[in-house]
Amino acid sequence: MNRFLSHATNRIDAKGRVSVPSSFRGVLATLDIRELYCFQDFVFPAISAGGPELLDRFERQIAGEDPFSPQANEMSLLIHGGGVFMKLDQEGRLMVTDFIRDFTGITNEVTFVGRADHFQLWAPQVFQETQAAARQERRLRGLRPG
Amino acid sequence: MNRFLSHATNRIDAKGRVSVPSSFRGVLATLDIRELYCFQDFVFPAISAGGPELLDRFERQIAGEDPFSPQANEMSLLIHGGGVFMKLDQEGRLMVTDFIRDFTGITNEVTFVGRADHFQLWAPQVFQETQAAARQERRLRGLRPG
DNA sequence: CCAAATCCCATTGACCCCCATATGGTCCCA
DNA sequence: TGGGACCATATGGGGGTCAATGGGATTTGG
Repeated sequence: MNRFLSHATNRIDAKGRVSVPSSFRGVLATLDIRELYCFQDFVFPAISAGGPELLDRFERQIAGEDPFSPQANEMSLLIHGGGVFMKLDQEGRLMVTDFIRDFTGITNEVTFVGRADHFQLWAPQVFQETQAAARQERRLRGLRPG
Repeated sequence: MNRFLSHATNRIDAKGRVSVPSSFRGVLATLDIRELYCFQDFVFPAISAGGPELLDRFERQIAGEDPFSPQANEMSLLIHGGGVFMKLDQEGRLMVTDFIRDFTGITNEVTFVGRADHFQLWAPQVFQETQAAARQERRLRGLRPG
């Protein structure tokens, strides 16, 4: 599989590590991603993670603007100041640092959520509620599959 | 037959597996669908399942919008985070995971419901009631098939 | 020199391949 | 028309494999 799909919840162990779901690790291997670029999501209280080219994309977007514009400045504040590179250990586990905990509210468990070209780390409860709200709104707008 | 029709209820075994009705498997074979894209339905407490092109259709819909818009983000949360690929075992059975149980309320039995280009997994009781309610509403509005 | 991060190995349990059995329907023939 | 052979589907379960998890031992960095 070549994109991140579905969601799964894993436990954080006594050392503060959590296993990244095997299917996600498979995608990382397929895309030859060895290091994760993680940043505080722009919309949700979640950490988004993907390959380094994700950061490249953001930077190209900035480069297309006036480097002294408020937009470019703001964007850099988010993607540089709110981003970090992380690596998995050999069992495919990730350290859940305060960088992650503070922004997401994660404590004991992490819900991994696939987003096609990247995935996210959520506090389980928050994900449930946010997804339910999105579904509700979609229903009100009368949209359907197809 | 080239579309999913009718409904049937099958038992979940001790290992949490359930047989997909043979007629549905026949449709899958006809359409050359080897992997199921399953997602949490937008309207009903049911899991919808179809071929991978179902996801493609959703993604094309997203691609038509601003990728950073709240709508696109929300849609991705549902179809990527709320969707998963699943495969049948060689006997044509499906694992009933918590992903399915939590969203549908399914426990011992699954009602499979044909929806033309896809099919759905329901808790039997919920399906009965929802279908009865739909029939009732239709009657009140004085509408008839045809 | 201490605390934290990483390596390495063990355990547990879930999932999947494979084969066996049950159940119900259809067809054929006497 | 009734009985029985035959077949497809649904269901049950053994056992191997792999992912998630736990924790001791070693290294790294401040």
